[in-house]
Amino acid sequence: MSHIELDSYDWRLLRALQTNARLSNVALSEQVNLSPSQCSRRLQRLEQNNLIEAYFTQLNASELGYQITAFVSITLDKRVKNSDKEFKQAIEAIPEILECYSVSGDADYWLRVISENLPSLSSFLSESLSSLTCVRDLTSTVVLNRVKHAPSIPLPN
Amino acid sequence: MSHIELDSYDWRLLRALQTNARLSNVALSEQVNLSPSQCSRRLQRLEQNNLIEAYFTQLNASELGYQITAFVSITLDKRVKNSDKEFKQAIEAIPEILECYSVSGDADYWLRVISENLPSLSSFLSESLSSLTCVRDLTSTVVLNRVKHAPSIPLPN
DNA sequence: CCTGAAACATAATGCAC
DNA sequence: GTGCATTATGTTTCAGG
Repeated sequence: MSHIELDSYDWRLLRALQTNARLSNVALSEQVNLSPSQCSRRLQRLEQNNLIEAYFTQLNASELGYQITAFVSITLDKRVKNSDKEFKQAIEAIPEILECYSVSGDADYWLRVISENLPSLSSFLSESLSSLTCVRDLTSTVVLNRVKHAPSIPLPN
Repeated sequence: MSHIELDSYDWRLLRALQTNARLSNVALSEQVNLSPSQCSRRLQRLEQNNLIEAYFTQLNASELGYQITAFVSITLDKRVKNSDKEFKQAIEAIPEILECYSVSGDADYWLRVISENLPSLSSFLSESLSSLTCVRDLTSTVVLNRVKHAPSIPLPN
């Protein structure tokens, strides 16, 4: 993971791409004040140096039928053999679980899940999560409203 | 927000774009089995119908100096006038706060924040968050490891 | 609704500086 | 490193099924 020197042009490129991953080199060149060919070359360099993890499309979940987002904190039953391994395998296989983190504190894992509505969330929690033998305890927190969503990490100028 | 009929080609387009927002129409046409021109037209239709919220680039946070991700749950002091408004304004202005949700349960808000390291997280929590007069209580949970991150919502075939 | 071809736009790269 | 010119790719419109 070779660290490379980034200059002001690189920051501007990254900043522009954070908010719109589909910008063309021509569009980038206008925002960044470089020629399109330089944008192309610098972007290649940034990708090769692993500064860019992915280009994602964020879909409109509620238009697609998922009205509910919830966070779920999970405590595993440490008496169950290989509970971590079993849990991780289960997590990977469940598409409604969008994110999963192992965390410090009372719980072992935090999940972000989506569901169609509250009844479906309720049955998802009991049928897909509580039912796992490795899960000892589970607390869900329903999202009422998204106040901020900045997929952009702060960058220098 | 007019609901439109989506067919199998649309699902495939959305599925492909979820994991790579920069796919060209030619590349999409290969994954979807349509001509490039149809991919272009359908994608325009999907965008116009608000099924796509954003194309964003996920940067490598740790390469860029942010080693720590934490979740912070916040309870506001309801005795403070306009505490919600004051809080939301503060949130918007702090770049280390990447996401903020109002939630059900004990806390009022949940945040996802990034920080350079644990000392900087510590001072961020006390100086930028606890210091807000509207904040009554705050609990932070540090992410130890990202187990799953699927920015992809499940789609039909 | 679709494909395919033509006209147009953009991307990638060699080269001169 | 950069811009410019060139060639390779990609996009979009339109005629036709």
